[in-house]
Amino acid sequence: MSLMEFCSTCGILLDLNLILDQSATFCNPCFETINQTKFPQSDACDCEICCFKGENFMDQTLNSSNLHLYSELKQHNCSQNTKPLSQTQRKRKGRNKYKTQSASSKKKGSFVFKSSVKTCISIIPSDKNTDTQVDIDWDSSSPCYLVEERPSDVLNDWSAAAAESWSEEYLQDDWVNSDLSSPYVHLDDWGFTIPVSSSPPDTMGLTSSILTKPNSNLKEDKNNEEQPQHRNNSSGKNHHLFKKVGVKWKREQNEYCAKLLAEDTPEIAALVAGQRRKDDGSRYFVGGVDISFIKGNNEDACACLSVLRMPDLKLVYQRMEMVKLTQPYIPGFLAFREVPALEPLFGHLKAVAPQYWPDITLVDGNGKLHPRGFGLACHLGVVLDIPTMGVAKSLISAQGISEDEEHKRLKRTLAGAGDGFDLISDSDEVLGKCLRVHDGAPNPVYISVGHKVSLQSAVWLALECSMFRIPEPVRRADLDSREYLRQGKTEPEQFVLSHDEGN
DNA sequence: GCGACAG
DNA sequence: ATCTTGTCGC
Repeated sequence: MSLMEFCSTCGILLDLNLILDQSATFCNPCFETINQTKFPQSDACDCEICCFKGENFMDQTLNSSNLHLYSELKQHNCSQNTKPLSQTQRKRKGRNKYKTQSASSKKKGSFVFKSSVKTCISIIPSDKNTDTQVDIDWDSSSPCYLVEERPSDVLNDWSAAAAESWSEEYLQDDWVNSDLSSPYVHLDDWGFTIPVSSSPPDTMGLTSSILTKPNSNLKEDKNNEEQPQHRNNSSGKNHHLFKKVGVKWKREQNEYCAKLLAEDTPEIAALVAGQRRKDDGSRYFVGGVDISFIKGNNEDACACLSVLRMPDLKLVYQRMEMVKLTQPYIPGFLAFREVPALEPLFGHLKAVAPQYWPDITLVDGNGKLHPRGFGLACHLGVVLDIPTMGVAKSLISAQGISEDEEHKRLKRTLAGAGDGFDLISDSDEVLGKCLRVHDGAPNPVYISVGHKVSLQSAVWLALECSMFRIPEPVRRADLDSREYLRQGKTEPEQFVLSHDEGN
C-alpha cells in the first residue's frame, strides 16, 4: 500500500517507486533544478511559527541530505500550511529526523556549518548559553585543528564575543604556538598523522571556498557575480581562529593509557568468585557516576555519584552537586569534559563515608571501547586509580567497530538477559561487549573495561546490578541528578545511609 | 566524496 | 547531554 506524494515544488503526483531517496519529495526535474541551486541567503521566512524565523542560510549547494531545509523554507515562504506538521505528516514527508533533532537549535537563530573539507575540525558557537557545535572529520589522517568560522555577516554579536573569549583561551596555551613537527611525532605509533606546518592552509581553503562560492541569492540575482569577489577581498571582515586541542588531548590519552590495567585485581577476582557474598554478611559496593544538564546550558550541570550495596541494590551513598564544565563535548574526548567534574565526588565520599567506598564504579560512557582504546571509564579509573567499567547506551564508532548491518543483525539475535557478543576491533582485539542486561529491555548496552577489571568480570557485574536496561548504579545517578536539576536545586546534596538503617 | 562517531 | 510526541506491548 503506497502513500500519495506530491512534488513540493511543482505539485505533480510522484511515482514513489522512482524515488530513490526517501527524504526527497520532489519530482526528478525539480530535483535536478534544485540540486544545482544554492540556499537563498538572508531569505528567511518571517512567519510567526516557522522554525526558520530569522534564519540565515549559507550558500550551500542543495543536495539530497539537506533538501528538507529547502522544502521547509519554500513551504513557509509561500505562506501556505503555516501550521507545523503533525508527527505522522512529518514522517510521511521523511523529515522526522530534522524536526525532532534540529528544530530547537534552529529556533534560536543559531547556525551550524558542516565542513565538507577534510583535514579540519570546524566549530561554530551555536548559542551563547550552549555548547559549541563541533563537527569533526574523523579521518585518521586528519590533523587536529579546531577551526572557528564566523563570517561577520552570518553570526551575530554574541557569537563574536564568544569567539573572542575562545581565541584568548586558545592562545594562552603554550603548545599552540609550538612547532608541531618534532615533539608529537611519536603519536604516529597510534596511527595519527600529525600536521607539520604551524598554520593550517586547508582551513584557509575552507574559508575561501565558502566566500568565493557563487551566491545565487534569489532576491538579488543582479548582484550575484559581484558579491563573491567583494566578500573575498574584504577579508578583514572575517575572523579565523584555530586550535590544536586534539593533538594535546590525544597525547594525554596515550600517556594515561600506559597505566591502564585491563585485568581483575585480586579484590575484584575474589568478589566475582563469590567470596564476598557468603552468608557471613559481607557485601560489596558498586558506584555509578553521571552528569545531567539543563536544557540550553552545556556549562552548568549536576554531577552525581551513587553507591549501591550489593546484592540488594540499596542506595547507601549519594552526592549531587553543581559543576561547571569548561570544555566542549567532542566525541572521543568526553573524559576531558567530564572527569574534572567527577573527580571531587570521590574526595567527598572518602571524607564522609569511607565505609561505602565502591569496589568498582560504573561510568556512563565507554572504557576501552574507544577510538584510541581509552574512553571516559579508563580515564576516570586511571586518574583515581580505582576499578571502573564503561556502560554506554549507544555504540561509538571505533577501530573498525560501528553500527553497521552486521552489527544490527547480531543485535537481533540477542534473546534475553545475559546474551551478548564481543566487539572486535580491526586488529582482532576484543574491546567490549554488546550485552542485553535484562529480559525486559531488548536494547543492549555496551560494556567495556575501564580500569583494574577484566571484561568478563565487567559483564558479570553489569548483569548482577541491572533491573532495567541501564545498570542501577548509573541509572540512579542519572535519574536523581536529572530530578535535582528539575527541582532547580543548586546546593550540594548528600545522602549517607546510617549504620542502623543498613541492617 | 560524504556521512557517522560515547555524553 | 537536551528537547517532544506518539506508539507499542504487557
